[in-house]
Amino acid sequence: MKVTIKDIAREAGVSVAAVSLVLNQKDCRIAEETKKRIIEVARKYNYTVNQQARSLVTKKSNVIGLIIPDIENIFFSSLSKKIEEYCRRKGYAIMIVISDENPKEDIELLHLLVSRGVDGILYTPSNGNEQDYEKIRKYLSSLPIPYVMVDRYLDNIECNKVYIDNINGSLQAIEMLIKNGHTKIGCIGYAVSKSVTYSRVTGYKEAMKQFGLPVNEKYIYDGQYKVIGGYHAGKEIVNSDLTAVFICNDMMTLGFLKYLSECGKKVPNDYSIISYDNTLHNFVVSPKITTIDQDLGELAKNACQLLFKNISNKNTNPEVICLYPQLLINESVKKIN
Amino acid sequence: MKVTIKDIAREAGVSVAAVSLVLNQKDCRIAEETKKRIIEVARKYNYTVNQQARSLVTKKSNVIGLIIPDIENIFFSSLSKKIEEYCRRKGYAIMIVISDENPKEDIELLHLLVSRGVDGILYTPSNGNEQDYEKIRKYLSSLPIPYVMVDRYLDNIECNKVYIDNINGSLQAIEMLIKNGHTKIGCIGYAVSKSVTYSRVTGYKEAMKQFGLPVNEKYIYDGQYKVIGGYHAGKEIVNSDLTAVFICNDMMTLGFLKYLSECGKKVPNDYSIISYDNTLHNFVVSPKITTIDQDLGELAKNACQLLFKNISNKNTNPEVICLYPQLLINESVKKIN
DNA sequence: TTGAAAGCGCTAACAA
DNA sequence: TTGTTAGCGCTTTCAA
Repeated sequence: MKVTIKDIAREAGVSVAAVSLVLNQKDCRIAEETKKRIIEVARKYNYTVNQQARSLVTKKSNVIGLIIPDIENIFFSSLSKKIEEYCRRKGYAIMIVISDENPKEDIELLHLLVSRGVDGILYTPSNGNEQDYEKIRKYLSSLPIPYVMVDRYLDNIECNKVYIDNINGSLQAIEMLIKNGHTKIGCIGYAVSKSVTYSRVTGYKEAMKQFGLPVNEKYIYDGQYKVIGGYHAGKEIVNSDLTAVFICNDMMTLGFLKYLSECGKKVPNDYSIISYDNTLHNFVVSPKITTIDQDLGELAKNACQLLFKNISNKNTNPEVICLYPQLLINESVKKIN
Repeated sequence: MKVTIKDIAREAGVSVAAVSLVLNQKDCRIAEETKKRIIEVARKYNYTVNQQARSLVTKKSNVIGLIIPDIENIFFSSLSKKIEEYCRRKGYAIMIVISDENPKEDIELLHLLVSRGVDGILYTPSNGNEQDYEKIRKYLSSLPIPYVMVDRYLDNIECNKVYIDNINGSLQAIEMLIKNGHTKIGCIGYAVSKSVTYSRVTGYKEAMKQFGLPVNEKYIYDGQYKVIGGYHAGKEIVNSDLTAVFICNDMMTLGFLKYLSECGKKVPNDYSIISYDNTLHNFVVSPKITTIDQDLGELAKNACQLLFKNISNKNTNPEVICLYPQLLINESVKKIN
């Protein structure tokens, strides 16, 4: 049986109020001696506060909810870790739920978290269609607690958003390749990405245009964000006249590298590449891949701070925070001509 | 402002008791009409039960705590996903905390979860030394709620444990290699593993002995469970007379394969290998690696079931459930002689 | 069929 | 300096 404040009070011969004050460090008005006695008894019985009871009166649970589409994806597991870390340091626990990229689940999960009494929600929407999104928007509009969209976000809804600019990342990558003399630059991306307007592929196209290079659809390969997709794209690329490839995530880069190594081609000698996500150091020994790095710590921190701000001050206006990724120069781009 | 049962009651012109009964489907005694009215009002105001208040009276939060050492590790993120899935289906939410392999944190996290009112805890202990473990044991012995150790466990403590037998996995791997004519079998492992007695390296040694083969320490390489470690081990192995290598996790296998490919060696032609964890399909296209597969779904399910059992019946005796991994035969082992 | 009321463990305002 | 008490939102028992 868990021991309560009442038990402590009885044992120490004081009132529950005194115990509460002491154990919450609001002991300014309690005699040093009483205080000691209370603390001693509490320790003796291994007392732990019942947060639920506390929340009931303080209207704060100090728990924040986290909705993640795919925890097996290293991007999200790293992000979750940073979020958990940051929150815990600030006295918040996190409740994680996983939507499995199923937008139908999103609403249920939001509901679940609200009913669990979380103080706020960090929400990465699942990929879905406009119909799904419309339902989610509707639900969100009457959410009784603050929330922040993290990394991904829905359009046409005014709310707190924190994300990293993909367009900008692509731009930096293409710029780097062009600076190194490349003009025949391909792209391995993800065709069916829903938020296509903001996708990395879009950034590739825009960048090409911006630098006055033609955008040739046949040089845009759909790698489905998977290893095998990069591998297959490799097959086509070795038969093209491309000198450089911008690969929109690390998994596809792995596949691409695999294919190249099988036909004896080398990076950067035969192909210059730039990848995206900077998780490859976990998997690839060499060559070190030039890549777009996203600072997940910053993403997590900004999202949490924004949420905390909204929790402590209910009437703040929605904010949109856009972070910029960074080009990490390594050895996978060769200067030509 | 969140709407409460009281608001609903007032609006519907009934008592809070009636509302509670109806919304909890215990409406056997409530007139059909009243019931309808209540439900309608509840829906209109988007009512969500306050779990905390409910928990206070029912003594059940329907939340279970999960202590994970490293969520960025694909093993644990997959496991967490399975656990979350299973729990949610059973009406439990999960609160995840991350110990970051710091055993000093373990106790604090246990404490945190208890104070948050979780009904039980799934706990994977951090790697540490005996001194750390002793403190944890002491703390656990007075934990007021049930818990289950998952995947890893502490010795010398009688408690619920669910894990997958590493020794057995190693045995299966070595047996397979021997069956295919190999006798010069090396091992890339993790030397400083704390629970060394139960480690995969130990299994390797035992298996070798069991099959009457010599255990030569110089054929046991410390790869630190990292890609780079496997890569370095590769350097030494190509100068040895080994024909087969048992590699104790997938990261090291990646490194080993990388090194081999750099010096033009092939699997399984030059070396037969068996890996451990079966996550490589995410990263390697070919050859398909023969590997020891661990059924994380089963691990999760068994752990959850055991915990639930202990939650609903406080006086069950501690149980130890040992699952067996499975050899997944692919293309990385060649028959010789 | 319904309502009143107690009480879960805690905090905080007020009283002593 | 300390204690009494109301009440957070809910469930549940008992009475009507």
